[in-house]
Amino acid sequence: MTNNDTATQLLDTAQLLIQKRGYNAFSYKHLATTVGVRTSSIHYHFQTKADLGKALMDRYLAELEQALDNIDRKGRTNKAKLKQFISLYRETEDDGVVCLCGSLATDYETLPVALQRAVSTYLRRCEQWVAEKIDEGVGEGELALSGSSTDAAATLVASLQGGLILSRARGGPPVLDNVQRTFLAALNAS
Amino acid sequence: MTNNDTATQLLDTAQLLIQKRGYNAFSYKHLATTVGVRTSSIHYHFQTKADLGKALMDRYLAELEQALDNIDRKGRTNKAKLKQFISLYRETEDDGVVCLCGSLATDYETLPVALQRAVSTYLRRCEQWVAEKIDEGVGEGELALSGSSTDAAATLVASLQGGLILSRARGGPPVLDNVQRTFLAALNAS
DNA sequence: GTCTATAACGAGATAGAC
DNA sequence: GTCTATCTCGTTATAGAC
Repeated sequence: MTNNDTATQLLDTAQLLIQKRGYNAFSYKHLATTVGVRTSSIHYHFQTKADLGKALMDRYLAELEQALDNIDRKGRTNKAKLKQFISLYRETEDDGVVCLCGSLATDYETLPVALQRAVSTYLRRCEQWVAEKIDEGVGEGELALSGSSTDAAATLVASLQGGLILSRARGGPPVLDNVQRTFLAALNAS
Repeated sequence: MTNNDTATQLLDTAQLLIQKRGYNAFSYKHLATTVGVRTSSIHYHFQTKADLGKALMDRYLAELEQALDNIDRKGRTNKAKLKQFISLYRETEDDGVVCLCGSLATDYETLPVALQRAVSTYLRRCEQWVAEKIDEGVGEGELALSGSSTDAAATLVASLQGGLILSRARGGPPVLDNVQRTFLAALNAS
């Protein structure tokens, strides 16, 4: 199943480098030495750094849709689905990196417009999906919420992205565990 | 009151540049042209980029302590104090930039250790102060919380930093308004 | 305290051989 | 597809004149 061709290796490694060091602190040279090729070979697959970034976000967005589909198919309750969504980020925290999209969002002003749009799309999609689950859960009497679902969804996405970013600097137990407990408590669903 | 000497001008401008573009996408050249000096003049005041970053965070931390003191002295209720704290970040959102510390936290792995330590200190101080206000409010029967105050504090700080970072990319109404409503609702203090 | 000049290096990118 | 070689530019940093 795993694709081991150079293009995929480059995407995998570049994503990790951006999640670790940010878009502007990662370079073709860095990527080349890590993968074991020359920078000119990277340019063959991704003509510019902007192209590489765009390809990364396209793949990342497709993977998000897949993951959400999976959760929607397998999840029983809306609470369980939301927990599964949070655990997506919780795994990223364990890897000691931030979300690709969160990393790019911090460098937003320095990004080519195609990348900016992709980042916006990813974030809006997350918020929309979360709000949907909350609404369904409230409609079915499974969840209770004092406030609007869009408020809660925006806050959850912000705290997940922020939690990942702060986690490395703060140290200690995983920040996203706190985030999950706080979020579920607010839904009377701890 | 305002200090207009070159060093202060450099600090002010560098901080804004980092808040806008991130630590690694801001350069001495960029800073020099913005302030109207040569890069060698910056080196006179701050010998290395790491020195400049450290001076920035030192000042930022001192300003935080001042701001927290101010809130503690002027605030009547703990709810009012927490709102004042949130509004600190809300103003930053209006400026269209992120927190200096949030920006640096994203680039954490690429920072000199002195800067890493300063970032950690800032974040822990914020969490500690927030938890303190929550505890006081709960003790006085002013606030109610289902969950621990440290959980709620870590989540608030994460959602504030995350909210600032996502705000530019997401567009629309201020994210931190949603964060504030969600946070206060969780404290039964909307 | 600010300048000019310059060093030493890394960045993204291209041409052309293999 | 990957390589060597090269280009141009931006980066941090230093030496020394004013």
